[in-house]
Amino acid sequence: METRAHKVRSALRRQRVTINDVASELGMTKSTVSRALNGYPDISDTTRLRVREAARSLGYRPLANAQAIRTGRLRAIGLVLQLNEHDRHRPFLADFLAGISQAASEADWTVTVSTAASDEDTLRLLCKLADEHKADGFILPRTLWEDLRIAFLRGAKVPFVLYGRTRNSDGCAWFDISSEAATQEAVERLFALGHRRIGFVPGAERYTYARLRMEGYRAGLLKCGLAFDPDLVSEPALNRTDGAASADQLLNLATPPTALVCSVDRAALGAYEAAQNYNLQIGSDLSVISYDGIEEGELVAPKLTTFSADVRDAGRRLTALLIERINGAAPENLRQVLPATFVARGSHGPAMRTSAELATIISNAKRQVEE
Amino acid sequence: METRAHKVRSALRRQRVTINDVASELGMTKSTVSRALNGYPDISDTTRLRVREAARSLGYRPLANAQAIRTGRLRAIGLVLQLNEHDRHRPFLADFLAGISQAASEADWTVTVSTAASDEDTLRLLCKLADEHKADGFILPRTLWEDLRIAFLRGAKVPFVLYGRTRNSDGCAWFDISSEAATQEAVERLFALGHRRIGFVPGAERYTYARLRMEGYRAGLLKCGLAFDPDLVSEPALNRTDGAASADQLLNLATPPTALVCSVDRAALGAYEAAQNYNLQIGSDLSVISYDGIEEGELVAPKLTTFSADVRDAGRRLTALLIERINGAAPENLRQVLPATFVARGSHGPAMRTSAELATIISNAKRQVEE
DNA sequence: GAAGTTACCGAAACCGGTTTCGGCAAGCGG
DNA sequence: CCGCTTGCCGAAACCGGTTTCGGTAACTTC
Repeated sequence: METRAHKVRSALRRQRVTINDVASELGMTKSTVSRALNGYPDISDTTRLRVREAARSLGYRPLANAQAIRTGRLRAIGLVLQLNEHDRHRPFLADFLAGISQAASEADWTVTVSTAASDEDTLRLLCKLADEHKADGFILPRTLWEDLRIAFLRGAKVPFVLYGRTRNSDGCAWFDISSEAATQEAVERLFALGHRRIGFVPGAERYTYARLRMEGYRAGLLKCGLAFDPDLVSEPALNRTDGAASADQLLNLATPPTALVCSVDRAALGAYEAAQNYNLQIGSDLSVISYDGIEEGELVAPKLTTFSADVRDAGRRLTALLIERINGAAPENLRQVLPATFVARGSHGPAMRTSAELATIISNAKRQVEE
Repeated sequence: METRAHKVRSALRRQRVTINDVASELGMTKSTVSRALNGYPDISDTTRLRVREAARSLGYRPLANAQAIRTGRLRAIGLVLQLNEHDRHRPFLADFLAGISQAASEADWTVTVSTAASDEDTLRLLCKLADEHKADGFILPRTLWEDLRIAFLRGAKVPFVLYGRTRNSDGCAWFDISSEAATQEAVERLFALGHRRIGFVPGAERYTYARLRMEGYRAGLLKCGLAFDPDLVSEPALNRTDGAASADQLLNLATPPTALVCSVDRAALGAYEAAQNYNLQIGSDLSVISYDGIEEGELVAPKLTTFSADVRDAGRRLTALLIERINGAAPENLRQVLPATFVARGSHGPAMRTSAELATIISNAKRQVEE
């Protein structure tokens, strides 16, 4: 029994050099070593240097878990991903994770992720992770206008940062890309190209970004002196199928739009299908400007004009903000909003048709199909 | 100062109920509580029940970090993802993560992930995570035939499981889907449909799966009594562009194949493009059977026939295996290989053309383009 | 009824760190 | 030359758990 225990212990010793090893190597106590390594002011410079050197040469790495039980800080950021249809596809996840992981790794932090299937599941996991202190704080992607995660974390006094904004921003830090400005710019650009009836395909209202893009659309109209016409706003669409339906809805208006602004690229790709059904050429018969910057936008003809969001960069920034937040910075000072970058490709152009002409083409196409 | 410290402490008290709280509530020592909760045999059933009940009603949850410093076990599984072109796309990542996270969560484990950009980066992160004991073991996705990660973890005596197999399997546990059997079956199915010249688009040789699928291809030929013709094996292709080039290469043979077996769906989608260039109809002029089961395969016409791998299930199984491995099970007993499921869709069918006919069509198409 | 088990639990050490407290020696002012 | 800071470090408590060790009471056993 003794042999066994001894063997195990020496095996562990061999694997891991502890603060005691460093201390005994130097002939000091571990308290001195600890304070030297953590930059306490009551350690002389010479001692500090000796300790650092010894720690380095022995390959000493403090165990984050052991540190955490006294300090309460684990240097781990938490991430609960809700993998619904919205996020499964695209490099979104990969890029987002890469950004977070990279920034975390550079700051010597780690990332613990969990995946959920529903809102309740997300909340349950968040609660569990916070409760068992598996992370010092959380990044909340895809913020909702009314977001229970925020309410929970705020109540539990657990630090967090938002990717996106929300209704009640008390105590919230966030990073976001100004998709409302992008949407507004899309309208203005289309107006400058001669378009006067500009349709809008919104996102799901529960997401904050969907509201903001709608605001941007209206702000754009206002700035161009165009009246807001509720008919020009379709049903929400987040994917190709719904996007096709929404575009179809708008194209079947008595005076259809000559240009579409889509909230997400995936819906815009659906609009391509709808246009094709009526033999409308995207970029000439019908202009489309969208938002996201997904890669499939480059695979269609003509290539999709869009506002691109750098998701990887967002992950990096969010991580940096969260670490600052955990370190005690006030949330009011941790709010960043950056513009999206306009990627002009082939799906938008000067207004070549009037709404009336478009309506004729469309009704002809429909008649042709009926025959 | 005292007030501040006191306040902080009582705040922490309020947040978290410790084993001491449970013990003092019951009037016992924390050692009794600990042993009762951990199922030690020297605690009476009545005491055990009382402790469990008290812990439950007080909402006591042991801190994994605190446990870890004595037990050395964190209940965390590690994952270093190399996000190259291969994995960025597709729901692969999302599904894989979902499976791992779900299985881990159910076993009350957590997942710490890290992302890397290169082989060296992966190794560096793996080394760091293992060194600082941020995880008790690792899941290694995308195993290579010669895999430095395996060598490192084996040397460091850190538990791990492979998603895929490798050359030297000493001490390795793994889960894999038998893509070699799938590839063989693909050949046999095509043979049964009358195809006699069956081309093969391999994957990158450094991946184990690519070798296995090549073996499966040859095994299929052997079983069908077809000779192996090196000309019928194209350059490796993992994406659409390369897939198109590889298919083009095979179609330009003097006696082109009437059917293709592709190692990955993405390459098969490239083959669609190549076929379109010569006005070849997939499924009749040229049959294609592939492997992966990605969703884009359902968006093309005709839909892609493929062998589908349940990546989410793989994640779940790998997690279960890793936990067993960490709990001391021998790696030899932790090896699973399951078949892929055949998804018959529209891209394969009876051989309608001879190779000679195909060659004629192709050369005609080329001449037409030249004019 | 004495001796020997056995069941059960408390006391204390331990894990690898951090942090508080106090003491010694050098430096400084008077 | 004495008292008082000040700089620097050791001793010990602490964090939240686990695990070893030993002792008491009840229960056998003859």
